[in-house]
Amino acid sequence: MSDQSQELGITESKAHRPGEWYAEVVRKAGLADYAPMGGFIVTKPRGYALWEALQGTLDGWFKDTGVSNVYFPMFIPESYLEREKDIVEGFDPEVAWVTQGGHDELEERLAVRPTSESIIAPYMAQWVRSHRDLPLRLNQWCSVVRWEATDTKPFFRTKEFMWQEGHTAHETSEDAWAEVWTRLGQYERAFEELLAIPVLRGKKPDHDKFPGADTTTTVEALMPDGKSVQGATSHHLGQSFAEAFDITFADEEEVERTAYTTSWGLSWRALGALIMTHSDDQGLVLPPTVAPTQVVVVPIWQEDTREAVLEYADGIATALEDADVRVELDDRDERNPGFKFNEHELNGVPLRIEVGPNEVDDREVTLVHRPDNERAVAGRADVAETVETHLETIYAKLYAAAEERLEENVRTADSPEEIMGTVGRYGGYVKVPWCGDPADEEEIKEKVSAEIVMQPVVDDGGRSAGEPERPPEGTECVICGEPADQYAYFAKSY
RNA sequence: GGGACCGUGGGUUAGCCUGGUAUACUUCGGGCCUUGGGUGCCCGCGACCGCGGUUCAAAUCCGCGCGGUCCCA
Repeated sequence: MSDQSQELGITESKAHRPGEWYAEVVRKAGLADYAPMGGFIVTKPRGYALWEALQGTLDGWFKDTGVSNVYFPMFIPESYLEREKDIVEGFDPEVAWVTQGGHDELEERLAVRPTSESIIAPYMAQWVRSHRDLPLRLNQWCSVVRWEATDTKPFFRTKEFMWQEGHTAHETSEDAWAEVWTRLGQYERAFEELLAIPVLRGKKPDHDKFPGADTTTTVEALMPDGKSVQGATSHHLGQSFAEAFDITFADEEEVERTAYTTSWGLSWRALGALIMTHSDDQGLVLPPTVAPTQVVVVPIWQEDTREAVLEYADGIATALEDADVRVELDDRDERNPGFKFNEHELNGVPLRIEVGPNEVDDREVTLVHRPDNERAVAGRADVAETVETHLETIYAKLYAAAEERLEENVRTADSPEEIMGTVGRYGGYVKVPWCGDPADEEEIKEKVSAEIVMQPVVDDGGRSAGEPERPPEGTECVICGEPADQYAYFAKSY
């Protein structure tokens, strides 16, 4: 019995071997396979369904806030890529090139897009003539390729990954700021309301900005192994791209002015964070919001009760379907209930309904929560409302656990040694007053792999860069002792 | 970027040291059985990561690739 569970289920420990555990969950829960080329994965139906859930929601929010979808080619001519120098420098080591078409060498090689600013911006320049054309908000759902020679981790680190990239142009820097914060807010909401993952929002330190950006803002999520994941980013690009690609417009006084642009993106790395955050040694755990199957109904029958139980179970499944619950009736004949329980737990179905002769007799259902195996019995009559309530409870449990872990893992330190010691011992974030000198970060980075992943912003919700969270007057930088006017969050990072 | 480990049917694995017909479980397909936490039985399909070398003979030894995992930066 235990031998079988080792073969079919998860055999690795999340706590002790998180890397192997993660790979096993992804494969055994049927989310993805490795592709024949290193660094690529094949996303299977249930993995892709997660992406579609996230995509569908975000896409709706984007459209509600003035964004239109477009599609640009996956290839970018080298001459285009070269027009913004920071992009060239930033991505040069990771660009994949097409040099041949059919049997013929190309006259100009084509980059497989690592990001699309350099092909979208020139068109934005054509499409923007006057202030009446602004703001211009475009988005595309696509994949990009970054040829990093790093270890593959499905959804977390792959050479090709799915994402959306939004690109906008505005009359003023203030308008661009409003855009940046709107999108960051939507990402934050996606993590918190869809993926049940609380995040920290803030800015990236200067050296870690997107190439060519004025400011990169980020939402960061804490993984159970103590490392931080950059969940999504939203960049204020200032005028660098507008200047490089000539995005100008005539203002109300017919004066030619240069636009301000933004870009913002969220990749399927968010799915990696989702899988890693909630899942356990039994397998995948998903919040009901994104679970492809929210409820599984498992009938349990004996020879003489078979017909009655199956009919009862079918009625429940139909009632739930009618209430728009994503429900599956697992009436497979050749598997016993225990097998099914284990399988659906492995696959991360949030709620299980067990119905046998007892439930039929009493006109009841037995409900079991995936995250903690909590059981409840409820009446059959209002099963749809009952299920809704339980799904909400399950979401709340997942969010609460993740929130508690985040709150417990933001610590402070009074010296460089303490930063390193705390990150080393506990992982998580260490929040310290900082003077802003990058050399200070280097000192920490050289000794432990922790870096500044985020600097908190007191969000004014509006049209400015926002005010950084400030330490009290007279506070000293924890690393070098100079006056500190900002905070830095150190963490190990994915 | 540096180091360590690993690669055998779809999954897990024995065999490798000491070269000679490749082991078992599981999944899957078919049949029987029939269900409150991975039931049991019968039959079947299915594999040595790639290339080169050594050898009468390579899953096994050697080299180089490719791929994966972990640790450190």
